[in-house]
Amino acid sequence: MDFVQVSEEEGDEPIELPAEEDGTLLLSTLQAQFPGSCGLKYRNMDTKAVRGVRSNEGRLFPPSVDSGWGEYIYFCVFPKENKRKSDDNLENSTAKTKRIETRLRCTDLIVLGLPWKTTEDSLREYFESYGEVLMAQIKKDVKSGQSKGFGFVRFGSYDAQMRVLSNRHLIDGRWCEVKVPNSKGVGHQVPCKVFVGRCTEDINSDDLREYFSKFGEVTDVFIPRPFRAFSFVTFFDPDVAQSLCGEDHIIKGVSVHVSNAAPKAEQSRSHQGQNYNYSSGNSYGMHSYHPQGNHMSSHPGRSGQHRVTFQGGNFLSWMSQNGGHNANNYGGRKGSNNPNNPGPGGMIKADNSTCNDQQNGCAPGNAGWSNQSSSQNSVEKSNFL
DNA sequence: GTTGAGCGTT
Repeated sequence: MDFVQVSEEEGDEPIELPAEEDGTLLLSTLQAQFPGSCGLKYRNMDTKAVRGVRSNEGRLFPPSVDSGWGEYIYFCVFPKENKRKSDDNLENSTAKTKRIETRLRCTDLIVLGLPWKTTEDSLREYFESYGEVLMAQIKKDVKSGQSKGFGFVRFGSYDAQMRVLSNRHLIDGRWCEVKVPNSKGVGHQVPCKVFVGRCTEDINSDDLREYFSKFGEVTDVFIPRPFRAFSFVTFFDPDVAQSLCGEDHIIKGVSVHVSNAAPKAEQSRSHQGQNYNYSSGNSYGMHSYHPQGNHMSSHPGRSGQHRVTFQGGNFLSWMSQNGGHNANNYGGRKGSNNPNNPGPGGMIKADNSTCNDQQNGCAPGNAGWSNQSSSQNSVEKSNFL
């Protein structure tokens, strides 16, 4: 029996699927392993192009009559996300949805508040410091060609997309918002912040910054005052933050515990009645957030001393308002020489300006970019007591 | 030639 090597995406580890006696591969065989898939493609070594596999009446045909499926590793084709919605049976669309969630595909992102002068080239140039830009477009008035002040951008990697959503953007001299289209949320889709428990009083923010910088760029450190035995460290890269969660680390001889900077209420009782869906109605964020985790309550010893409760408000506003204490305290961002890129971190402005002009503006209408300073963060006060 | 919350002629 002939086997066909298939992976979900190019580069993934393949699974061997049995072909039929006539050399074809049944679509049902494929879909048994890759729910929601509708076809196969492969990389043609000669042309370097991706080739589609012929598909007809539930069967997939090998590229060559002589050598059959050959030594290629095939990867799956999935339906376009918004196609054939009504035709999809429930099973299929569920599988598809699940796949989108787990595969974390990039989506177009809307860029709001662009200067009128920004062009598609300068937009692309700005975002290329985050990663490969597959598309950058400015919406313009058809007649005049004048920019409407917003556009769309799409990245080649989810990592880049996450970083873009987690940061603020000074584009051509104006602060812009980047969001998942039609989502109401502010950019914070993925937490870059971790909770550091079991801190002692002599561990200061410099200690934390210095220690955690070896894992990745630290954009913010926050230690609640008065002392409450925990702190928050924010990384530029959410993956770095997530990779540390659940770990114990020794700082100045003290074993501290790193966990998700998630509200306590989410992790213990009372799962109903409160909405922590800060991912703005799309599937992003939950991937790295691990809401089912119980990191807070896993802290051994000294029970109750640093228990965090989160009453009232939602995680979104909490993220917004905690995302940038010491916002003026971040350094340059790795991999970026773009002077327009202010670096990560601050969702809270360091001064008291409220306007959105080109000198000191913040994105218009973005309530998340409050002017609270770290020393008087009302959310901290009201929710971390 | 002006403007500043929004959501894309595919």
